[in-house]
Amino acid sequence: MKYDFSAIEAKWQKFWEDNKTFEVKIDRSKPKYYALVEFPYPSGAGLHVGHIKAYTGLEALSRKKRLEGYNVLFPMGFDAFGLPAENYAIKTGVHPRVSTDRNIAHFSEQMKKVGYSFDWSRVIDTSSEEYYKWTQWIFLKMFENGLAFRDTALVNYCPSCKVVLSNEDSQGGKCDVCHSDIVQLPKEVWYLRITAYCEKLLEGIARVDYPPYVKAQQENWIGKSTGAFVNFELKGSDEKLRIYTTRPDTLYGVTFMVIAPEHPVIDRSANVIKNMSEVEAYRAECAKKTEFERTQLVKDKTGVKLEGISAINPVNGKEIPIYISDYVMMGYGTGAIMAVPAHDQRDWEFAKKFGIDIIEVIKGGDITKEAYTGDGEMVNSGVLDGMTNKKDSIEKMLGFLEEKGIGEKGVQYRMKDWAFNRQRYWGEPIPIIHCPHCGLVGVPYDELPLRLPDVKNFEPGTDGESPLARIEEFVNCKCPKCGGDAKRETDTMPQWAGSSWYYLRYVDPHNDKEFASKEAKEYWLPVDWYNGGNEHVTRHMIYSQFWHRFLYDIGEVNTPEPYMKRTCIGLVLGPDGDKMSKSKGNVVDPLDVIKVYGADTLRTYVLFMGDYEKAAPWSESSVTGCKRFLDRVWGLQDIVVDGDYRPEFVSKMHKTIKKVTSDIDTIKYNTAIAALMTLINDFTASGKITKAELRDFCILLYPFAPHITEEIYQAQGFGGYIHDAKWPKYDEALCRDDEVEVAVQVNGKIKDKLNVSTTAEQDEVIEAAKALERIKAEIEGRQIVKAIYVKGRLVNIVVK
RNA sequence: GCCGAUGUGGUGGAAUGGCAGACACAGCAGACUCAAAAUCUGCCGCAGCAAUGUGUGCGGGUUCAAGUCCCGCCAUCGGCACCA
Repeated sequence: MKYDFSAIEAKWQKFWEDNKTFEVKIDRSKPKYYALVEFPYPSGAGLHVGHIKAYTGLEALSRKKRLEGYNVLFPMGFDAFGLPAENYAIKTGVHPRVSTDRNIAHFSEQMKKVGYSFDWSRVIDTSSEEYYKWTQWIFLKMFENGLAFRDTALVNYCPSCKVVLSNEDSQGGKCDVCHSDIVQLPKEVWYLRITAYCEKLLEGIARVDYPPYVKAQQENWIGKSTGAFVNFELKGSDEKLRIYTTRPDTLYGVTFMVIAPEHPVIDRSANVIKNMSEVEAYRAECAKKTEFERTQLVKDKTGVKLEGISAINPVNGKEIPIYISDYVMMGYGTGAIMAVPAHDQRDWEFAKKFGIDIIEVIKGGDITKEAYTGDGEMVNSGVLDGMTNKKDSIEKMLGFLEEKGIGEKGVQYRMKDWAFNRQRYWGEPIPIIHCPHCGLVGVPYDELPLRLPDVKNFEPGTDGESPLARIEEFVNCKCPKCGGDAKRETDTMPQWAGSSWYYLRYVDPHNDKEFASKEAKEYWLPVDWYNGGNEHVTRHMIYSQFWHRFLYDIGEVNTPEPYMKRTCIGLVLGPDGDKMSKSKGNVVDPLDVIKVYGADTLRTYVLFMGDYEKAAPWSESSVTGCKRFLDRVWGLQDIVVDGDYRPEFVSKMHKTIKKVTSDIDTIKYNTAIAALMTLINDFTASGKITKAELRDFCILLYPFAPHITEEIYQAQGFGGYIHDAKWPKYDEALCRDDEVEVAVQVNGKIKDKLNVSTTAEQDEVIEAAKALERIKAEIEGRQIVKAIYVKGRLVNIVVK
């Protein structure tokens, strides 16, 4: 009989759906397992093979865990708010609700064709009222706790999309959505105070099981540095200039100071600065540059000396000049630095250009050529002279600063607060009312959700306002506190809001009283394993780690961390080895693969194609290889005979069970499948397979290829369904063969092979090795220094 | 510049310090076929007719034994970056 994958796959997909096979409930008799994959943005393009690879990994794990007796929550949903749906609406007039629903239906159908064992009763849509009600609820909780606030700041603004973007969405000075250049505008915007959680986030990262590069990336993003704040007195003004430095040990080498062009001390000292017009001209020039441009001009330092004021170095009383320069940013530290040209390359370049003194305080380099940033003996440094250990010098200086009251230890973070509003339509309305008397007032909880009103025109306003601002019935409202006339906030939340807590909603998705019941949260949380794309490690993940930790702090969740373990998939590249993209025309459509080869082949291939965490190009011929493998699996039914494991297959079976079991747990899907291929090669070579061998072989293959194995399991009458079967157990003792071939080396070079019993003792094996003709010839007339036997592996005879 | 990862056949990739290249793709040869496809069998790192030699980015080291551990480089990829 031919392997009719289309019929088999349709049959079992219908069976699983009709019987709600993968719907789960709280069941305290079983251990729970929460496997989570990143939910997709339901774009018009449909599922991509990258999605398939991402979902199939934990899909295999989930199927296996169920057979091992776990109660597995493996949900799916849609991250449905966002700009593409809105831009599509602007272009075509189709309401985002309509296109989003259509796309969700399309994605769902595609996923069902792959045969995923998602619990479809728990599907969530972040753009649905039942869902965003709780996104708004969490926002209000943050507002109540002072973590959501408004501030005027220079914002990253995309002139093309007409939105304010977070730093995360404007990396490299380009808009993440349309890649236009970002400009900086002052605007009053909403922020979430993620910086209040820097320390807690760092603590959390230390606790969880993420790959080292993920932890490094997150830590880098938070960017903690330790150092000192030091106050410099100003001559010619009552002001003190406060700086942050990581190198307080070099304080004696300070020969000038630099402040950011926007630093407020400039305006406060305007009356004593003699060259204010020159200063203003420089400031105007800087304001024209984007932050991106400012950070690009690495070599050529510019700046203006502030005439009329100067600073006093607090450790030696020397008078030093103050400059403004755009290499100092207002957004980091205090916006002012102490410059140590001898030991900081940027300061050195500035000093060279402006003819400022360069004083060496650490010996070891040639400061006439470049700044010396290495270690060495301290000189010209008062209390520090003679010290050679950087750490000790810093400690000593910190003590000195504190004793004299001129500075103290300090910590800085690179991460900035999260700009949280967008002037667009297709997002969660921010549930805040602007009251002329009461200020900012939260929409009362019992009025949630604050519904996104219907609009006809999705174009953003020319002045950077949301389309919601044009809807008077929405904007005009009464203040919930004083009852007076008030106006609603018309901005919406950014794309990242809904995904910051979606894994929490899955545990109790239909609850209309709370975002999830206490019982469900306590049973299912935390997520045991979260798999997704590398690109989400800094934005989405840090955001959701922040939201989760906040919910933990207010007693809404029972674990401090949302995700216990994280893995990242490697990209699926096009057949040409380039990143798949429409413009290159190298995109592979998973549905095409299913049509020609079947879902089981597609699933097996995406896990077999290489190291799961590394990028690998798509190879049509390798897909064929996986199809051939499943054809051969199907063909096993022609050679099946009654019986238990044959003696010569006992250790092969046990070894394979062991390998597949551990490889699925450690994301080595490729070697698990390879082990099954090896085993089937052995069955074929032996000309038959017993019922017991076939049954267990099918169970081992089931996580990867569930349809074909369900079918064989049923056709062979193994009893019940494979999705209810027990995962086979292996016996360590039976994983060993009775006899093994060991390599025989002389001085580490392989000279011969020898068959020995696994139980043979060292002396016995070494004697047998020496007796081999080839070995005899090698050791003839030489002195045996030593002989080593590594059990079941090799013998090494060392001769002189 | 800083942080992290990776470097193995023609290709994707295997290898608790213990026989490098499992498994698969491609390739070659053969069987079946009028023929082709499919399928099956065998071969398949490099050099060499062979014996053999050589081989995991490069240079050292530790060890009876190194792809694996240590030291120093090089290259590629990813993240951050005038961050004080």
